[in-house]
Amino acid sequence: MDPTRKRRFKQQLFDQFARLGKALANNHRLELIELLAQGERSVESLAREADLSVANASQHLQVLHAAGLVEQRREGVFAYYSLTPGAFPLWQALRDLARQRLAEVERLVESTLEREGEPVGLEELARRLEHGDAVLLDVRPLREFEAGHIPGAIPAPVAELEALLPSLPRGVEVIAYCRGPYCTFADEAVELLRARGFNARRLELGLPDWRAAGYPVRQGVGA
Amino acid sequence: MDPTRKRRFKQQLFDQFARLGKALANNHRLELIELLAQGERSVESLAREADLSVANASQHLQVLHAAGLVEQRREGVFAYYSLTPGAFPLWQALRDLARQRLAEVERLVESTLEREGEPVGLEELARRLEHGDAVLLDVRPLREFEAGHIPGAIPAPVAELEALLPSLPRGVEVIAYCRGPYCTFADEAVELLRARGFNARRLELGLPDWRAAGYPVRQGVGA
DNA sequence: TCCATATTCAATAAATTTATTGAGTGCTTG
DNA sequence: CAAGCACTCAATAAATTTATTGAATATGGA
Repeated sequence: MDPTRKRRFKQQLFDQFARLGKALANNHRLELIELLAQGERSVESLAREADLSVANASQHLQVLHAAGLVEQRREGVFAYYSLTPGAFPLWQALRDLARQRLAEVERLVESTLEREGEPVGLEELARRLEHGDAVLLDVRPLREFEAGHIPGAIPAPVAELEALLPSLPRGVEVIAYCRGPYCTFADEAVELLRARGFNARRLELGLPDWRAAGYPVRQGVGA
Repeated sequence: MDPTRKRRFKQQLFDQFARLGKALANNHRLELIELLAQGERSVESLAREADLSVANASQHLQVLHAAGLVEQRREGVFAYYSLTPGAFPLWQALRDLARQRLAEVERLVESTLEREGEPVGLEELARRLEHGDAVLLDVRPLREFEAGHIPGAIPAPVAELEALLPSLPRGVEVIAYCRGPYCTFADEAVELLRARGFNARRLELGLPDWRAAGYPVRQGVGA
């Protein structure tokens, strides 16, 4: 094969790969991906949670769209964005390699969050659910619970968790999960639960990880 | 948790993730990763193959190093770089998602390479090797064969393949593999082999993919 | 029809990334 | 110890990315 032609091919090919890489090269876009991994959301809602102006969020979403990482659905005046199939595993790989290779990640987590004890792994949770010897709380905002949750989980947004405590059984361990390994909802929930005398731990990972591992996910309202 | 504190945590956390993302945001760096996936190499050698100046290659390697994707070993006057554990799966995920979501990738491959027939998958290759009903050629440069190859493969750099043809058996299918799904060495080998009357196909993926799938890899010289 | 709202677009300035250039460092060899 | 080599460093200009701003578009309801 003609070397010039071969070089041009590689150049163009890796330009394409870099298109995708460039989409991952910004903290705000990665945060949007993490939010979208929980289910589709409107621009304004994403902007508010990621602390961006609406115009800026819209631009970042367009970059993600051009890279094939998100898709858009329009409903009336709203634009709902969601992750494309396959986008989550890439984000997961990046997130996990960052934890493994960049010591600063671990340092940040340890210095900011006061996590105590070992978290529950996906496999262990699956076993516990089968045995029925644990109560599972989904402590994400209700909208995300409705978009997809672990079967058997109780919707319990952290803000409303307090009101829910009296209805929880005291004999078994309470397990709380949220968006992912760096989401603090579950940590806050565990802190509150322990303060009230519950035996509580957080799930190590989040709902998207549960789904990606091949475990079942249920949609809709109610526990 | 104090919302300001929480936001700062997320900001810093996603800044770290973006550190890694930014390292993937450049075509030349991705090409360096692909080359390093075949085994360690010196700066000068990488620069030559990726068509970069030595200084520029060195800078890109430092960016990859800062992101934890590569590590360095010094030997005399040479600096040998290699991928860190876990770096390849991330590159693999990005590469595969790009193929899946960016139509331009497929278009480029089809318009540039004249691939005919279906390639051999990893599983099929493993089966064929067990049965012994195929000849396997590693058509990468010898240095890469020595750094790691599929057990039973014959070293056969494309440039020297012609001289090797007479010694190949004619009854069985010949399978050629190289660096990865977009590496053209195997395509060139298959083209030559078919022109000479051999029954030949390429492996769909490359050696790093074989290794990452958990199959054994052998180091050193000789078949 | 008019208005409010959600989103996108376009223009701009600031910040960051990139390739190039030439000098600097350190090791090995004659 | 001088020279050659592999690599890194530092400075620079060009290119790209980013956030902000205000205007434009489009939809649904008053």
